[in-house]
Amino acid sequence: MKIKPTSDSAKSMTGLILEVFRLNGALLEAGDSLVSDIGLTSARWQVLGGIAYSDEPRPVAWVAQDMGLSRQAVQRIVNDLKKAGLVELQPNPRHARAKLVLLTKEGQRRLAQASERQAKWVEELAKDLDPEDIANAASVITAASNRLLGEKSIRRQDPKT
Amino acid sequence: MKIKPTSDSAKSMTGLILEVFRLNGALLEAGDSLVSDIGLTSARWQVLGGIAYSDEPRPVAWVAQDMGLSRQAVQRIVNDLKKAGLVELQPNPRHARAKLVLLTKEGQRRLAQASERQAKWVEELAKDLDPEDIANAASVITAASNRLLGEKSIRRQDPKT
DNA sequence: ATCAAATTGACAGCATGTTGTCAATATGAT
DNA sequence: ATCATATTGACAACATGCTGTCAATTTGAT
Repeated sequence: MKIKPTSDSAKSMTGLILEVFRLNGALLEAGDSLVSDIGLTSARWQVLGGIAYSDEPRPVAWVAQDMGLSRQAVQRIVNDLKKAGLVELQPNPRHARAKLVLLTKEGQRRLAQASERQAKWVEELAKDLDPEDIANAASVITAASNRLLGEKSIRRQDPKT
Repeated sequence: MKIKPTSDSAKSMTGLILEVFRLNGALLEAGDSLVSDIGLTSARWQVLGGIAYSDEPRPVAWVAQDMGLSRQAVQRIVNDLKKAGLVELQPNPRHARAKLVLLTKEGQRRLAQASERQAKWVEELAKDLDPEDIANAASVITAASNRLLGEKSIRRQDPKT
């Protein structure tokens, strides 16, 4: 078989990709264990955060849009969160179906707990690493993401089109 | 609320984490579209690669171990691949149940196609990026992963313990 | 005011990964 | 040789995400 020449950039990039997969997995796992005893999972935590993100209560579809997740994915999680009493629905004067989602007291409490813990966790994770290096790494990764996502329309709702 | 001081490292790290999530998603999506018309998905492609990785055919459990995925996840994919005719099972002289998995001709063909395409793809993705920068980014990410994974035993099989 | 198009939640089906349980099979200590 | 333990695949339940379809509701152009 003929040897295919591979550029240095490509070789480095292949390594980077593998490391990104690895870190992604590690982060999800860490996130889960970080909040599991608060009765949360990474996904629920994320959605809870997405809901709390805006001052005004919004419909599920809007939250999803902002979070870059599909409408239905968020919908399901919200349903779960509602069952768990961390979230409640408010009538929407503008739209009969699209009720407004907001955190319950309990939801706020849990999210605050998670956030606090997360802050300490990141602090620990970043300890002794050079902020410059970290920022540079983020730049490279952003560049790669943009290259991948840039070409296609950044659609995230129903692909009904 | 009292403002919590946050170190520069932690701030950078938070940004990096978000970018890693973003790139991870972009990579999966790119991977899927890269091989979809070959009749593969990212997951199947990965497993196919894991099987081809060793010279000797191995049982599913071993492949899973090597890939850092759970035994059952790989098992299910392998079952699918078998149905699709990309993989076949060979009797294992050492173990009656743990049959050996190997690629069929067709499986090899598809994998080769995917690999070739992937090489070009990475080349394009890395184009104009400094290999040094990429390598540095990978280092930072590796450091973070190690910090997260390092503490716990790197177990990946049944947690029956 | 009317009617086509967009938005939205409900429901359902699929892909992927995890975990737990079970039975068959090896392995290893005695 | 025997028996506890580990490995392994099958099966099932669950979490998470995606997509498609449908009906209710809004919106907007006319």
